[in-house]
This record gives sequence, structure tokens and C-alpha cells, in this order.
Amino acid sequence: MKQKIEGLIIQAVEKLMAEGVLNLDTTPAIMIERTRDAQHGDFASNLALVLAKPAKLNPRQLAEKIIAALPINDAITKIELAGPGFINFFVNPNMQYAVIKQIHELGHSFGLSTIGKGKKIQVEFVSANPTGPLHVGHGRGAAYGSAVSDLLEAVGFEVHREYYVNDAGRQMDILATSIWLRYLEVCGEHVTFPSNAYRGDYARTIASDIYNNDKDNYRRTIELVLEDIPADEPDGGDKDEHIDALIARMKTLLGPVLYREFFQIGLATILEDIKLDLIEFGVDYQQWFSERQLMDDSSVENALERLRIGGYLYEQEGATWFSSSQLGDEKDRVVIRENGQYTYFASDIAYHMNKLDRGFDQIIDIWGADHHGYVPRVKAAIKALGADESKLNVLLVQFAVLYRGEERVQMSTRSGEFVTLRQLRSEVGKDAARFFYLMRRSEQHMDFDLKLATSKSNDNPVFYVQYAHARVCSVLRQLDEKGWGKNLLLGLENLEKLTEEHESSLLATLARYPEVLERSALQYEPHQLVIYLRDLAHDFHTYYNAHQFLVDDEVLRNARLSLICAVKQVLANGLGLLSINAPESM
RNA sequence: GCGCCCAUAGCUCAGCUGGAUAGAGUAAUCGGCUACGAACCGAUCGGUCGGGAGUUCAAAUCUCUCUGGGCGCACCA
Repeated sequence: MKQKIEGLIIQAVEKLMAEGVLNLDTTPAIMIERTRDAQHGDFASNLALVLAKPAKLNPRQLAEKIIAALPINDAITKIELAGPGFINFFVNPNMQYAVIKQIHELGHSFGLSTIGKGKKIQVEFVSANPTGPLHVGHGRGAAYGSAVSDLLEAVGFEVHREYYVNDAGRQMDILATSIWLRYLEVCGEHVTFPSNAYRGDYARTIASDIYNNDKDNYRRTIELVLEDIPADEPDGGDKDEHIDALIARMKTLLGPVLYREFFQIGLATILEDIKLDLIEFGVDYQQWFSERQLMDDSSVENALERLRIGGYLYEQEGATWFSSSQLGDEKDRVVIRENGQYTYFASDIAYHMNKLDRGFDQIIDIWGADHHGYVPRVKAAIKALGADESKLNVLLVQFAVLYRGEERVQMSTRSGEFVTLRQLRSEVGKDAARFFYLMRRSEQHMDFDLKLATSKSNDNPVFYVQYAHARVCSVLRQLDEKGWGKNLLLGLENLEKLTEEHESSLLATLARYPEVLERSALQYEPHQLVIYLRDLAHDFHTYYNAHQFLVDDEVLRNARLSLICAVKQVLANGLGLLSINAPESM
């Protein structure tokens, strides 16, 4: 309908151009939008206001000319000139009924589109270090990333969801050592736990499991472990030197093979936990991409070689630098440290080269907002690798600030003081948690009050939407109990019976769904869909309270049933895209 | 100090690529079940869109500036 009116306007403009009334080289893209107020018709165009200046006419005069030039079309019952020069279109109510038939025809695929043309998009999100369970901060990225991915798929892109596993580097060594020290405790050694180690309970759990399976296999006496180890911070030393020395000691005492084994057990356990957690949260990946693999198959080496050939690398003070500053970054970055180790950035360059080489049309990285300073250097790397930087789109998700009532909850993986995503799910449920995360714009700082989310969970807006769906189901159950049965065909043939105001506004809302989906996907804004679903649920609840569906008049009854079944379908489609349940009853 | 993000009703947030009278939820007050589920609906109350200047026929939306918050400025990941 929207496109139809747009077509009419374009015809009118072309006509005026041919007549010499208008003289333009380009026609503006924005032409028509849905009105907010029913008094302004169904659609409105600001064309005359935009073109007034180049046409050297006053807006209302121009609007009159445009209206006069508009072709006659029976889909439009009235065209009005309003306000400073708006052109308002009133759509033939009979046209509005078409959406119901369309919804029943297409079912769960109503709203889907092919605008993505099968283009391949890679979406990388969450990618939290596997040094502990996911916390509620990761939850927002997980909900957002999966929703964006699913939406893109719904509008015709081929989406590849990926989690980058940082299974190399010092943090992982610290984790292995943390678990090992807990293991030694289980073995009966008296360990003073380092201040810089991972203190969460999960390290103890993993340690106990290892002990149960392998007994004393990895045990070394604490005296051997601590011999000549520099003091920890609480004892007047340096916490980094302390933990690094312990890591080195663990490696020498266990030897490379046992160390590797132990390390792998810790990594695998945590990674499995994360995978399961995410699946239960409605997040599924096509690929878990290992950073270590980039090291092992010399991808990092190759990536740096490519930069070197391009003339982007140089040596200074014993380190190797990437001259990213000439490509938009604020300063150059080290890729190989003085000690010969690659930096994290080096493997990230290799990872992005790998993404580019896999032939994606678009690459989307979803990061926490604390990484925003990292964007220019990755873009610089993309450019240095010879690719177009617009191929990479970095979407930043702001932090969710946690509160328990008035009190702010501190989040730190290291200290082990954090609320896990799993805890959140068990307290408020997957549906409520996802809905809560997704209803806010991702760039918006968000307050997440756990106390409110748990104690008043009935006020959670997700129930409002789910209730609308369950209510339709309930009506259908009542229908069966009355022994009336549903005659959809009869209803669809008599949709003109739907003349109530509530009915026409519901029709208009239903018709908006495909547009909302498209916008929501192309702008990476799932919250638009969430807000739409709330609007749709509201229109339905209002209608429900104002009119009876199960009336004696069989024709009217079935017309209304076909309408509310369409509502049910769209609610289910929308919720489904957000991986939120649409329950039959609640 | 430099850079990025944010600021809309008491609180939590929408406001669609600038558009007509800035909207929801929640809190407060009042009203609606002998009804297809009241986990709902309706009404009232509540706003200098952080302040100021500019661009425009039109600014919450764009530009500049100031204020106030968040985050980032490693040979950490």
C-alpha cells in the first residue's frame, strides 16, 4: 500500500516535470510515511514542503498542483491538503482487510522478506573470555546479537553467527593456575590464594572434578610451588609478578604435556558451560572460532606478513609496530612484543583477515561499549589488508548497570563477585530476561534492577505481550466448548463486517508488521520490534475489552475470529524471532 | 587533557532517514468483572525534551558551545 502510494506520487512528480512546473535533477527519497493521527488519514507526504524551495513555489500551492497531478486510484478514497502543505491520503477501508487474508495465507512466514538478497553476513558477538561463566553484562550482548542475527535472517540475509574464543594468552594461563591452586587445596595443600587469580566458586568446582577423576595426578607440594616466588601484593609485592611466577612454576613442575592437559580441562569445562548457557538463552552459533588455532596454523604470521608487504610494519625498541595511525587510528600499535610474543591485537588482525577471506559481504562485530576505542585500529587493519573498511560494522552495546534496589552491584570476573546470566535466567526466566534486554536501544545505558525484575516479575512487559497471545488461544478454547467451531473461510469472505474503530486500528497495526521487521533488521534495532509487539498487544487488549468475539451472529463472529487469529499469528511470529515463547496459556 | 556514548513526565524508557497537539509503562487518584482469562481496559494527574546559540517553512531529532553522567586512551585481553 505504501509502495503503491509512493508510485502514485512519483507519477505525479514526473507529470509535473514533463509539464515544466517542476524542474529538478533528483527526486527526494523521503516521500511518504504513516500518520500518527487518524485525522491525517492513513499516509502522509511532506513532498510539497521539501520541494517548495527548489520549485520556487509556496508549499500549499505546490501541494495543490501535486494533488491535481495524482492519478486516480480506487485504493485511495480521499486526498487532502493539510497544515503547512502536507498531502494526506485516506485509504479505502476495503484495502485494509487484505492483510488478514495475507496473514492467513503466509502463516509463520508473514513479514519475512528477501530484501537481503541472500547476501552473506557474519555476526560475531558475546566472545567473552572463557575464564568464567557468563554474567548479566554478557547477557545483553547475547540477546542483542542473536536478535540482530535472527532479524537479518528474516529479511533475507544469509547469517553466520560466530563466537570468538580467546583461548590463548595470559588470562587463560591465569585461569589454569587458579584452578590448579584450588585443586592443590582439594588435595590437602595449604594454599594462600593469589589476589590476582580468578576467585569465583566455579574454579573450586572444576578443581574438585579434576581431583575426583585424576586424584593426585597433578599434585605438587606447596613448598615446591612457592619456592622463591615473589611476594603477592598484600604482602608488599607485585600481584602481576606474583601470578606470572606461579604460572611459570606450574609449567615447570607439571611439564608441557601435563600443563596442557590441565589447561584444556579448565578451558573445555568453562566453554561447555558457556555453550549450554547460551543455548538455554536462545542463542545458537554456527561456529566457535578459536584464537589458539590462528596461532597454531600460522594465520597470525601470515596476516603480519601481509601487512609487512604492504609496508605497514616497522621495528622500534625491540618490538614490531603496525603503523595504524596513517590509517585513521590515533597512534601506532604493537603487534609483536619485545619478548617475541604476539599481542592480542595481532591475532585479532589475523581473525579479521580470516573473516575477509571467507568471502562475507558484510562483517558485524558486536562489542561492549568499553571496547569502542578499539574500533579505529581494527578498521585500520581492514584497510591495510586491502579491504573496504565499510565491510566491517562494529555495533556497540552499552553496559547494563546492575542494581539490587538502590544498591549498585559491582561486576568483576576476577573477584568472582557477579551475577551470572544463569542466575538471572533462573530468577526471572529466559523470556523475561530477553524481553527486558531487547526492549531498550542497545546504545542506551540501561539500569537493570534485579530486585524489581524478581520481586515484581508479574509487571514485566513480556507478560503483557504473551498474555495477548494466550488470550486469543483462550477464546478459541471457549469457542470449542460452545461447540461452535471456527469457519475461517466464512470470516475471510465477510471481513467488511469489521467496521469498529478498534478493528480498523488493529488492521493498520497488523499491516505495519513487515515494515517494522525490515526497519528493525536493517537498522540493527530489535527494540523496534519489541515496541511494536507491545503496541499490537495493546490494540488487541483494548479491542478485547470493548467487544465480544463469540457473538451469536455467525458471520460477524467468524470475521472477528479471523482477525484475532491473524493477531495471534503476528504475535507468535514476532516473539518467535526474538526467541521468546508465545504460550497457549499462562 | 584527548576521543566515543548518553541526557525526554517523580522513576524506567519510546519517539520511525527533521514534520502536524512529544508518547508508553510504572508510581498517584478515580472508574470498569452475573462477560471470550481483570496478568486486562478506560479516565485524570504529570514535560523549560539538561542550559544556551545557530541552520530550516518546520528541531527532542542536524551544527556549535557549556553542564552533568558512563566508557576508553598498554609491548592487558
